[in-house]
Amino acid sequence: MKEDKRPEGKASFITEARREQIREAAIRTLDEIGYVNASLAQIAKRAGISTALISYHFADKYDLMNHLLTHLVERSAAYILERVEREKSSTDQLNAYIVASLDYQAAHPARNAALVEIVFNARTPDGVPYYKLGDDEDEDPVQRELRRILTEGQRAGEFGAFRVDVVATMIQGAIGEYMLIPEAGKKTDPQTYRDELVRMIHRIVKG
Amino acid sequence: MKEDKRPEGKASFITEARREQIREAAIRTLDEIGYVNASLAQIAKRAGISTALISYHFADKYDLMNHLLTHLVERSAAYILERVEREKSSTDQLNAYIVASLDYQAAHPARNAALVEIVFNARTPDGVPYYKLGDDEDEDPVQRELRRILTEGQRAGEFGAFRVDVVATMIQGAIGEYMLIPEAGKKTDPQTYRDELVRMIHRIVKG
DNA sequence: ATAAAATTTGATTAATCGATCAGAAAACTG
DNA sequence: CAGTTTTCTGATCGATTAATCAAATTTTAT
Repeated sequence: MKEDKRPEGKASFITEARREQIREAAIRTLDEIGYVNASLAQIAKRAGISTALISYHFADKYDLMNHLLTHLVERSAAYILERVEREKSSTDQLNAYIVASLDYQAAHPARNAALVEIVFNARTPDGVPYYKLGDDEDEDPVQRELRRILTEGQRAGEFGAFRVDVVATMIQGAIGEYMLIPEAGKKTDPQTYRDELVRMIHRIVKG
Repeated sequence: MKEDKRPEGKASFITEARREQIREAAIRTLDEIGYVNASLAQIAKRAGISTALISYHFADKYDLMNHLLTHLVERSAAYILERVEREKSSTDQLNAYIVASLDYQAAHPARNAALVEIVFNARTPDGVPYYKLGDDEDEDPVQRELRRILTEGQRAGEFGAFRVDVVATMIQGAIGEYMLIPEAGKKTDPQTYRDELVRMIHRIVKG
């Protein structure tokens, strides 16, 4: 399962800094010209380095994109989970989950665009697209946390009766859908959408 | 605004048949290997024709993808709108909208995959990705119909108070999210998801 | 300071891309 | 039937792709 060029031992200081630089350049590239046009040359140009240097630090393009995807997912997950952990009741945790998810993507639009580009464009070596990849294997921790909140809320009597997986999918969809709408076409400002979405979700989980 | 090679006059019988064949091959190609790998050569191979023939019938790759996207959206919209029109009350129309949307994509998974591939990969000549394109211009008629149902339901007193655009986005997200989940990873069968989603949406729009 | 190791580049590779063109083949017209 | 137009192919174009390699440079270790 080697995906880095140096699986054994920790990366040197220089290597880690360079990798970070390449990641940032890749994010900017994906955001600006999309996955289809995001060649190594374009990424290298934005990083101000040669294309061969990318090949030196990453096995191949798939390795780079895979690495970046993992990195982006982890950062997003860490932010959301940290905000959820602060709350005690299931109701407050659910609110925190929704608000934190919307906040993170609003605060980092380029990261978000890069994430979308990778998920909907990249494929495993077997040709399976990431977005069709079941979360069964490594199990998306964020999605899992949402289901945990809902289940726990029902057990504690805070929430009413509903199918947890269905409602979890709905919430995830409502969050993801807003994130895809471009700034320009947004009929509702983020603040209003956030508040109203929370209100509507509560109509579902309560009662 | 010429995007076809023969803007004036109707296409001949042969040309129309060939175009349909190329569309079908493109759908299969996008579904099987994704937009990134969907070269004209790959599409031509699946259609059993030469790559030059595609160039003969479509101005360029962008023209082909744009044409296919429009075609797919129109077919899907026609199906959904027809099902909605059969119903009288806003409640029944909303149900029909949700069920028809889920049904269509379940019945045509390849078309759906192709649609997703184009929307999330293709960009206008200006470099703007389709998924970031506001629906303000040509205004997605399906999305518009959903908002109309909700607004009308409120006016008629069938539905309670909520922000139409927010709830419309939620519903669209809940539908789209399920459509992206691969068959394998589905914890809930389509029938159950359909019924439960309708139930949950009613908790929102009623009271 | 010097040798060794790690990092970086420019040049080059073969493969594939979308697109074009001349001409063959097929369909249509009178 | 002959002549014209439409349809189609095979060959080929220049551009771009990801990746490799030897050599140059920088960093690290001694």
